[in-house]
Amino acid sequence: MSSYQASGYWYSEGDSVPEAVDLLNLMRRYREAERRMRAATRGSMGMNETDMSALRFLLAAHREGVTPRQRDFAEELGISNASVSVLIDRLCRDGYAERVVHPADRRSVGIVPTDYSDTEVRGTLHRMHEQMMDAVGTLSEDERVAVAKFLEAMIRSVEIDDEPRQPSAGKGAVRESALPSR
Amino acid sequence: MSSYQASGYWYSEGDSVPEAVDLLNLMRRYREAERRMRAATRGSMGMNETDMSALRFLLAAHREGVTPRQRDFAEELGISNASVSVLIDRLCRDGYAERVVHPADRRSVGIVPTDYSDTEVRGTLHRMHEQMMDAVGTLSEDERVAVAKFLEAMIRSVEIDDEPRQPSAGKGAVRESALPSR
DNA sequence: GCTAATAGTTAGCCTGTCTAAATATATTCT
DNA sequence: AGAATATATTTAGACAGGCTAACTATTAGC
Repeated sequence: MSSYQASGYWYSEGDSVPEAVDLLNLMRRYREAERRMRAATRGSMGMNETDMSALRFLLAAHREGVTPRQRDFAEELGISNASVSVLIDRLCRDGYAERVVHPADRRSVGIVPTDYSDTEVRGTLHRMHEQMMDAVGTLSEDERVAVAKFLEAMIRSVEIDDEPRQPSAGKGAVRESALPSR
Repeated sequence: MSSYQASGYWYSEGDSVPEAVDLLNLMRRYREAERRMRAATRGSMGMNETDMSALRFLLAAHREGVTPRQRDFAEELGISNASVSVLIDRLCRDGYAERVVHPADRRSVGIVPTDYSDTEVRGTLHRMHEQMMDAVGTLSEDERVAVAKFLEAMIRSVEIDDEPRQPSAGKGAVRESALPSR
C-alpha cells in the first residue's frame, strides 16, 4: 500500500493507483519545487522574498492600468508603511520601479515599474506560468473536475483548521488581519 | 470562458467545468491558505519560519528514532552552522528541544525534542495533516489518478523551467547551491 | 603523537523588519 | 476662509536573525 514512486506516472502504467498519502507527498514535492524555483529567480535577480512579491504585485497592477501607492504595498505584503518606504527605495535604486506623483492625491507617491523590470520578470515567472497552463491544458474535463475537487478539499482542510466542530458557526477561519505579526 | 467561482463546487453542479486557469487559481488559493495557516501556527507559538521548520524536522527525525546533530539542521534548512547554533539556543531556551551528548561522536551535540514541543505541534499541524488525509480519502481511484497526473505536470513545469531547450547543453541552470546568498 | 578534518561556539557585521516622531497634503467642520 | 483632523510618506533608532571568520574540542589518518 502507498508505494512511493519518485517520478512515476500512475495514470499510464495502469496497475498502481496513487493513495491519499501519495497525493499529499506530491503536493509537498510541488511546494518544494516551486519554492526552489522562486528562490532561483529571486537569487538571479539579487532580490529578497518581499521585494520580489512587491515587484510581482506592481507588475500585475500595472498590467491592469492601476498605479498603486505605497500604502497598497503595505496592505498587500503585510508589512508596515515604514518598511514599504525603504522597500520602494530599493526597487528604485536597482532600476525596477520609479516614483511618480500620484494623479489623484498629491500626498501619495505612485509607483510604476520600469520596462526593464517587466522584461526581467517575464523571462522567468511568466514562462513558468505559460508552461503550467500548457500542462494543465492536456487534462480532460473529468480530470479537471477531479483536480478542482481535490484542491477545494485541500483549501478547506487548511482553512477551517481552527474550528473543527460547529459547522454552522461559519466563522473561525484564520483571518489575515488578525494574525499576531510577531 | 473561465468563470471565476470564488468557492464553487464544480463537480456537483454539473454544468460548468473548471478550465486550466481556474485550476491554477485554486493552486494559488491553496498556497495562500496554507501559508496563512502556518503563519498562524507559528505566531501562536511565537516562532519564526526557520525555527518552525527546524522543529518540524526535529520531530520527524525523532519519530523515526534518529537523533539529529546540529550539522543536519544546517543541511536541511540551508543555513550556516553558526546560525544553527543560535537557532538551537532559541529552541532550548523556549523549551522545545534539549541538547544531549551524541552517543557516537563527542564533538557533536544530539538534539531531542521535549514532550512539550511534540504535543504543541500535534495540536496544529498534525491535525491539519489528518484533515487533509480524510479529505483526500473521499476521492475515487480515477480522481486520484487525475490529481496525480496534474501534480506531476505542475512539478515538471516548475522544475525544468530553466532549460526548456537543448537537454544536452548542461549549462545555464541556476543550481541551488550556486545561489548568491544575498 | 602530529596533522588534518569535523562539530560547535562566539564575535562582529549586515539586512530587513518594527515603532515613534516628523512632514506634507487633504478633508471636514464651523 | 481657517482650524482641526485625517492620511501618506519619510526618517531615526532599535531589534532579530542571517552571514563570515576566528577559536575550541574532538576524531581520524599517517
